Amino acid sequence: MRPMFEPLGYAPAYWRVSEAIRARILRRELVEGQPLPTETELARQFEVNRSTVREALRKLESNGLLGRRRGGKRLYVTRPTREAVGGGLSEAFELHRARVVDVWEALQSVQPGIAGAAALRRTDESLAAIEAAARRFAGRQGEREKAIGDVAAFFDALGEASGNPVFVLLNEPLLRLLTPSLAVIIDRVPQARARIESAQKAIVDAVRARDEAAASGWMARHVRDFRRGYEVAGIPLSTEVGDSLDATVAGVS
Amino acid sequence: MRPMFEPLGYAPAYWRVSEAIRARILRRELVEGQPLPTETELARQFEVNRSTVREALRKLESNGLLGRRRGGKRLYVTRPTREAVGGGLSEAFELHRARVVDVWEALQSVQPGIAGAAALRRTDESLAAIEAAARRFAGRQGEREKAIGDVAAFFDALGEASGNPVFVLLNEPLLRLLTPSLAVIIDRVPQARARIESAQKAIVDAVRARDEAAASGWMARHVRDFRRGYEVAGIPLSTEVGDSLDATVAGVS
DNA sequence: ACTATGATATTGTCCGACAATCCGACAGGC
DNA sequence: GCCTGTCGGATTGTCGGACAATATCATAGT
Repeated sequence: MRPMFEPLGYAPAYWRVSEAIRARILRRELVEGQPLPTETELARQFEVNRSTVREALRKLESNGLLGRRRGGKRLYVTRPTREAVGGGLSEAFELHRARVVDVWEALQSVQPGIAGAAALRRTDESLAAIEAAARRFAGRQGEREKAIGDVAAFFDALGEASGNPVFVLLNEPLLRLLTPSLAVIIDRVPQARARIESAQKAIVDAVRARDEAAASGWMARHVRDFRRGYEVAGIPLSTEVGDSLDATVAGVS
Repeated sequence: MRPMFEPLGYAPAYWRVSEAIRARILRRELVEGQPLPTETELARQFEVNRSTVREALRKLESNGLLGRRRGGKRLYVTRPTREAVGGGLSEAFELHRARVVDVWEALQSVQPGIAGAAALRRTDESLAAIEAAARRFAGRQGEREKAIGDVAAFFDALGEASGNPVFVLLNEPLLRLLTPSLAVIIDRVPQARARIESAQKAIVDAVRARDEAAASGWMARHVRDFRRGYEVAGIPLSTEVGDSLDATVAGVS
């Protein structure tokens, strides 16, 4: 029989408390940087026990809506940082068994748009940040880990330059998942560094010239090149991100 | 002065407990659907109090790594659902003051790629789901809310058809933010429904024919059309998503 | 095979307690 | 004036125990 009634929604107190606070934050009644009342005070106001309040706070804390100053004790209203968002999202990708080819495909879709937007709207400062990242990468000798960080910083700087917070937040988790495989590519493909360097150079030039089409086009080529990198490095495209690449690569080396 | 020492990292017990469980889940030692031990048992194993365990569980719960069956009591290992991921992400976009133009730009970047991938890899079932969504939308008379749901379902079905979990997860938050402004467009732009309908038709045809370029191209046009919709409907592109559109639109009507 | 029943286990919530430590004020020495 | 040491109060992190509500599961009944 078709159900006649919805089940009575029962919401535990800790859930309702966390929703109440969340709603106030989203409605901007609690603004970033503002300290939250103490746990005891919240318990008094909501008329629940402090333990219940604490459970609610933990939920908001892990969503990145609440945070604390370094070494601090009290909680402050914050907005989810790139890192918090990126962490959660890349975790989700892993659990959904995304493969490197899936991440690559998403990058191929997103990055040209970011580069194009960056070319359109870059400021002198944001351009300088992009150039700095490219220069740092070009200057590296060895230092695999740092070189990878530079590549990520390059993409990040482009995201910032796009002036689009959506791009900034989407960028982070994709880059995070790219990182491990990038390490393998740099180790195993001798010409990888040179190719990345020249691609970055072309993109930087296009962004500097505010040439949207060129920036977008070069970025598309750059990302396509990554795929070749996977193939040359012997990373199966169907490898799941989050799987340790050591294993799959060990078999090839 | 340049700091000489790293701050001593102190991690509260509830944090370490939640990280321990999270790590086991990511390492797939705890697999989806598996029930978690009871709180008392976890407290015994970690040698902490049950309250501490509960705080840790709330964190994982809000990350979507743990969930419970409808009306159930025990917690099960789950993977973050589209809704959970999308909710958190769109929340983050709002708090970062993303504007409709930002979301639109991201859609313009992502959706053609999704449509292209869907054309390449669609199965008969996933094609059927896309067609069904398009058909439902075309059949609507009035019923604004449901029509909007159909539009979202259309995009969602394309994401599924792409077979790329990254696309699926990225799609959700963008659509969620699109929804309110779409409602305004449908209300205020008479020809909107017809335009959407014909765009969907073209995309469906391209996906059915497995024509990647056509699917991608029509989708690009479709998304570009949304921007025109904003302008005709009198929605300022700089409106922040999450702001109630009633206010901004009221001033225009 | 399905349903009703009841014992048991588990969660949600509360209370009270205490140690650690962060915070701000305040005093003293260079 | 600025840095350092001290101190009391406020706040968090953690603990133990308690109890009602109810989900779960095995059992008995039809």
